[in-house]
Amino acid sequence: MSIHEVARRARVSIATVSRTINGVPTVTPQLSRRVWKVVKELGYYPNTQARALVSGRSRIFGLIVSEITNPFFPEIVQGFEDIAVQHNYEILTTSTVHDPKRMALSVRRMIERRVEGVAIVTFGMEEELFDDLKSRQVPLVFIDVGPSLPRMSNIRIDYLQGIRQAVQHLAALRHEQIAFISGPLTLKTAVARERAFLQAMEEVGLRVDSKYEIEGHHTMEGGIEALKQLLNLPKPPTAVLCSNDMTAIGVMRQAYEEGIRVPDDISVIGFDDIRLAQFITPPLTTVKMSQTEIARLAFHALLAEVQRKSPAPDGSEYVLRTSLVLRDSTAMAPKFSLQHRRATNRKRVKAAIDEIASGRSD
Amino acid sequence: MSIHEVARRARVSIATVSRTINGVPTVTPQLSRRVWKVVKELGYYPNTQARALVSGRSRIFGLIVSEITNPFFPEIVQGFEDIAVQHNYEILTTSTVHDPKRMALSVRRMIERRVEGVAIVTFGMEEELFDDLKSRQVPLVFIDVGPSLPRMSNIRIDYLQGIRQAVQHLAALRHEQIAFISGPLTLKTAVARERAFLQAMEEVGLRVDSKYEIEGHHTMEGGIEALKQLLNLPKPPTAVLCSNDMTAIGVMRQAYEEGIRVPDDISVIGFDDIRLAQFITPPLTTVKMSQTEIARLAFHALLAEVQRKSPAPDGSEYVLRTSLVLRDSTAMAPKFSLQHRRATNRKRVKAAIDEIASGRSD
DNA sequence: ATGAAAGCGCTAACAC
DNA sequence: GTGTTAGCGCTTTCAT
Repeated sequence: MSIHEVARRARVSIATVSRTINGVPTVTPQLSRRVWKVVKELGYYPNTQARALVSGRSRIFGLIVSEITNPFFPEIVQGFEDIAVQHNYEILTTSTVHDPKRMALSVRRMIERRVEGVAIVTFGMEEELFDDLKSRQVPLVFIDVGPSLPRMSNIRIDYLQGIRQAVQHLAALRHEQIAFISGPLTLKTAVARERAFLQAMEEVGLRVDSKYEIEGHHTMEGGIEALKQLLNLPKPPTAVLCSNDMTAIGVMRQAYEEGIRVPDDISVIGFDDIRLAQFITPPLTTVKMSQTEIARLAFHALLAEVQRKSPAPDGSEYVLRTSLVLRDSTAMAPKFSLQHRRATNRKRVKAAIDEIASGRSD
Repeated sequence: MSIHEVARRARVSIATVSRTINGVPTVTPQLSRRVWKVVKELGYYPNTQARALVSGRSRIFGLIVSEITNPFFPEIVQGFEDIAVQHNYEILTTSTVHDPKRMALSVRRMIERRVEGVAIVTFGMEEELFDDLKSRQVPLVFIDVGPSLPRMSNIRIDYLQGIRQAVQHLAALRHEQIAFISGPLTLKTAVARERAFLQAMEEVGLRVDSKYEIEGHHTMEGGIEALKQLLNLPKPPTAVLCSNDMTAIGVMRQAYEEGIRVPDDISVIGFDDIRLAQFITPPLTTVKMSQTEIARLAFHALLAEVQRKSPAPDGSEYVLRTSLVLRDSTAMAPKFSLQHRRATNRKRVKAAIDEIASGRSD
């Protein structure tokens, strides 16, 4: 069932059907009604492929993420879809699972389907993988790591803003030994977060012991390992700022394992504000980098670029603000050293619990 | 840059280019080499839209999920993409966010893009939403809830298998008061899980107090509420089986709030085995329903249907097995009643902790 | 084995 | 205001 069938049944030309469907105002109301009637009856939907072929516009945007199973991404995918739908765009999502081959394949799939633009939301990448896209003048939008070139947009994240709030919050709670667990320092974004932390610490007049700077992996396992290291220090920190939420979750998990209470014994702050952050126990205080907002900005950057007649020579820049979200994983710095209590806490809590568990009741 | 450009530069006809690219064996090696050379030089990728238009095959499958931000789905989306890529299929993912309008829109988007088949992986739905797809003979695959009609496949989940293992496991641990927190009973799948539980309990000769059957929402909040209710019972259960993992996570969260230890005071078992289940504290014992396997079965069901010349009159059926995954949220039933200890546990643990926190050290 | 040409379903320029 | 027609980039007969 094609436009011809509709035209035949409505006794008009295919051009009139096309005009009607596309809302060209010159169509007589009477004919328009006749056409719409047939369209409804037949359940006719135009073939997007044919449309794209002739118009040269696919109405598809690509979205490349690192891995959809990482809790950071689904919100972005959802946000992107939400807006795309409103604008009648389809979205081609690909997940690279950190594999350059998959990434290259993603790019190829995008080109074959003739996407009008691509949002690249990945942790780290090899820029040359996008050469194909660039040479085809496909608009691209990057988060934080892209070049300033025509047809490219960048969403810059203002890390300092939120991290400064986090550090000031900890300082106000009298924390002085504040550790930072970074992401892999091969990632620009991880470096930027750490730099923001250092600057914020300096601003509040706190010095950072280099022993308190640990390189993590932006994973739960990384957080677990990092806290172990930190607790082995002669003077463990009273607060830990993490480069992302998964790391913070690992820290909290390990704290639990070691019988150290969050936030009483140690305060923990994350970064990203993934949805999971509200669900863990205790709910995580974290720096919010709105995933929905990232999706919105990325989509509009692409849309703006597609609609622009001549590209800006240096591309476009957008800025995303970050801000602290207070929940329950932070508290006043403990009066006595964590180290002191750590040795005894676990044993004692266990003993107390065992006593209770033995069944003796009031 | 089109096939014509390639043809011109290789000094052959567009037909030869087409044949070369599609591996039609009649092409002379010499010409083939010439064509490939130009293709590489130009970075030519065929236009999929044009291909689809003429061949009538879009090489796109649709995937409709309830909401990508629900931790259950990302693994399915990833699994589906992984296989699709291997078969040179593109995938159009849509997330209905539980909105029938969005669902209807999803269907429309699928049809407009001329997908060759659609996998519908949603909790509950209104079947008539798919009438458009059905009338167009688009192959459909459902999880557990679809009709037996031509061009439709169903992946039946063998709930009993895994749930029986779970119940037997609890019985072996001497649990007798076992509660079940179901999903919303408007969902067929939720009802099926509860039914499996009831049957398994009967098999091991345990009776189910109707007070122990709580209807949840397949959400963390549902689990929290359900455990509260359960704990208000004169004789709270010693074990809780949940209809999905998010519910189990809510239960564990509430247990923590109330100072009740998992698994020492209460055993908890989930269902689904979402990735998160390994990450919480303690790691959750749960019934695995492999999301990757669901994706794989769904994709192959669609592929088989597309390749089949004449559809089977009653569609196809596939079965997914489920099985218990032992982790740390289950243990022997406590000797003394939970109720007994519950009244004092929290108070006492708190007191013990406070004593320690006051800084008194060995 | 290769090329010429028809046509997939649609939009847009051009006639009337 | 409406119809006719020329492609969009490709695959696939049908000749040769």
